[in-house]
Amino acid sequence: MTQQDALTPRATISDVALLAGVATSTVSRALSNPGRVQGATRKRVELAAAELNYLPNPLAKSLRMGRTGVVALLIPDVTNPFYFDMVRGNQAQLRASGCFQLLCDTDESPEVEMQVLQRLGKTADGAILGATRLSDEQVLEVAGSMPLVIINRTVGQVPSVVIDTSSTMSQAVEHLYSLGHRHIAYISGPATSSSAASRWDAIETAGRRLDVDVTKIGPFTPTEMSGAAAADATLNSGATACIAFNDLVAIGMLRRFSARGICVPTDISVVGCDDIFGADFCNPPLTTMTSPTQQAARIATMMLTDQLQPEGARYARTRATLPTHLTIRGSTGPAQISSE
Amino acid sequence: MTQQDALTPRATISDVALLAGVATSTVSRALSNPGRVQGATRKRVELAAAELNYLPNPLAKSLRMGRTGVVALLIPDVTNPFYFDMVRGNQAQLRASGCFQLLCDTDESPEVEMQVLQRLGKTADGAILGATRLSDEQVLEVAGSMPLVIINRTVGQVPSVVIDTSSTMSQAVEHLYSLGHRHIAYISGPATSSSAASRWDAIETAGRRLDVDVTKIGPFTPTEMSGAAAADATLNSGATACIAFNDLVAIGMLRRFSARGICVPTDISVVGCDDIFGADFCNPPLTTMTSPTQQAARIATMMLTDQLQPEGARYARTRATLPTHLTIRGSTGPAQISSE
DNA sequence: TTGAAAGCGCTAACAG
DNA sequence: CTGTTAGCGCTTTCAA
Repeated sequence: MTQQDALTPRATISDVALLAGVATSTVSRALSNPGRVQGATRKRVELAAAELNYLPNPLAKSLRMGRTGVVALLIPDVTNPFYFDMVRGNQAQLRASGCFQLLCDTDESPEVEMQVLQRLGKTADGAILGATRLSDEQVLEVAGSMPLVIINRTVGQVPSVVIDTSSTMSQAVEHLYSLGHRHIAYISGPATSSSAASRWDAIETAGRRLDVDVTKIGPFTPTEMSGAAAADATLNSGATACIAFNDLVAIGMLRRFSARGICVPTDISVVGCDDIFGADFCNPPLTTMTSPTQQAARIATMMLTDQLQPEGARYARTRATLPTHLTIRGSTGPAQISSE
Repeated sequence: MTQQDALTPRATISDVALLAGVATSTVSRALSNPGRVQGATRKRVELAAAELNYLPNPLAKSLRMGRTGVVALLIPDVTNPFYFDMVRGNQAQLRASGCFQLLCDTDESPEVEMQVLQRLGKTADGAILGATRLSDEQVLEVAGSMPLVIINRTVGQVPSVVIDTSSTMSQAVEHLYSLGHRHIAYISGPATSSSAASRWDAIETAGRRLDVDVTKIGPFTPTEMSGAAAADATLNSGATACIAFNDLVAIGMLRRFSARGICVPTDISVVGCDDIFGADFCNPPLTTMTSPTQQAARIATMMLTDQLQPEGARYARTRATLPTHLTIRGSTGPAQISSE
């Protein structure tokens, strides 16, 4: 006993067979297809298995069967609240179909993501890319070698579910407009993010339509820390309201404004994106865009498990679009109302 | 083409062998032990492998080798900010030793946790229990069949790293005492949590020493939602300050106090536990206990990878204790100072 | 330096 | 209903 108790070597199927006095194939059947073996023999096998504390080796099983029952979910940053509901949605849906969730953090890096995907190989039956940082080419390459569903991006024929933010972005502009704002700044996110681009499009279009001045500032990394720089830049731009790429920077901005003695929403209005954990209890509570990420993940998961079905039973849905909505709170408006 | 492009079947090692005109064993050597094969042959193998886009099947490899290079991290709830730094710390340390992180959410359930652990089987070389909900017996049972390190709990000889909160809990009581409080409530967490018990012990002891009245309220589930009930109960108890089992309930309490028109910290002081994401920008910012979870996870990870080493090279550290500290913010104090 | 062959633990024909 | 056998893809003796 070196440091911990010596690990008892795992019993294999042939240990069980030996103890039960049957062939390994019988053990296999008795355990996974109880109907196809006699009651008495099955009993003996079950007893032997229990006695030896037998648990099948999933590696061997998967190697043989060509299926693992595992689905991978790749997330750029599992600690980013935006992805929480994706994790949850995927998990719930997976549990429902008896699959195992393999959660992978890709550290916001395309390299790591690709690496993970390659290493995954046959370890998982398929993967869901929660917010891929890969190039279209890379996505296609991967999609050629394993079942894939991507969220918030469309590339080629790869099954995907996207959350459409553009109409809500227009709503946000209208909301700000109705409050009297005529100059709005958009705090942009990473250039690699495809959703960042479409958000800006929607804002610009809405701005033109309403004759509101819109300026794009950034790009900034989507973190709370970037908020300070973003806040200062916004002030410089002369805008009286801003829409941030995500809640993290929006919250960072709130803090910076407060530190500089600027009052939100009296002096400036702030709109975030994502409605993350914390958006409702920061000060003031953040007006933000709420995405149905949980539902998106559920649908994506269904699409994937569907691909894993035998050809016939397929659902054949390979594309879905979900709308967002605006959640109005204290960070926009004429002045914060302190009721409730 | 049914719905997506047909997946190209993965090339195996024998495909490569065939194309390169060598035996499979040579391919294996050329790829994983380049030194032990002639330059020319290696070249040919590498070319063939590249041509076929060959990637080794990790399942087969692991089955043969008996090692997977994968370490599992089990977390009761990956969306609970308290665990963020564990995930990060484990990930960083794992990457450093070339291992793959298998992140598992156990949904706060002992059943799921056990199930995951069994299913894991030989899929992972070992596991780290971030905050197990298992009974001592169950932990021991698992520890007998796979390398394990547990965080924030000690059971038998199982390697573990615990974060010691008790001295900081005393500090919290002293802090509150020095602000003039003479009646403090402790909002307790789930009965199953072993750390909850030791926190209460420390508080009670400190209370006796300083002649401060301490009452235990609860237990409450450690969520934001429980905050309302906890806040009301605290008010009823007549305490002028409270220490919450964790930040989530503390934040919930803050909201409830605000809703009831009670001013923090003027009317009542609130201390949280964990210093989660959000604790600094809630309103008012929360005084809380900060845990070195990232460091704990790193150490736990080292302990585990250490167990996986050949007998000789071991570090032989099987137990560690880390201290917490108090982070004082606006939710305690005579009155909130609005500088900075 | 390389090839042939065995085997990791399991399941799926195919006989019996 | 059950045993025998082959083989999933890989590494590793053991010979050559």
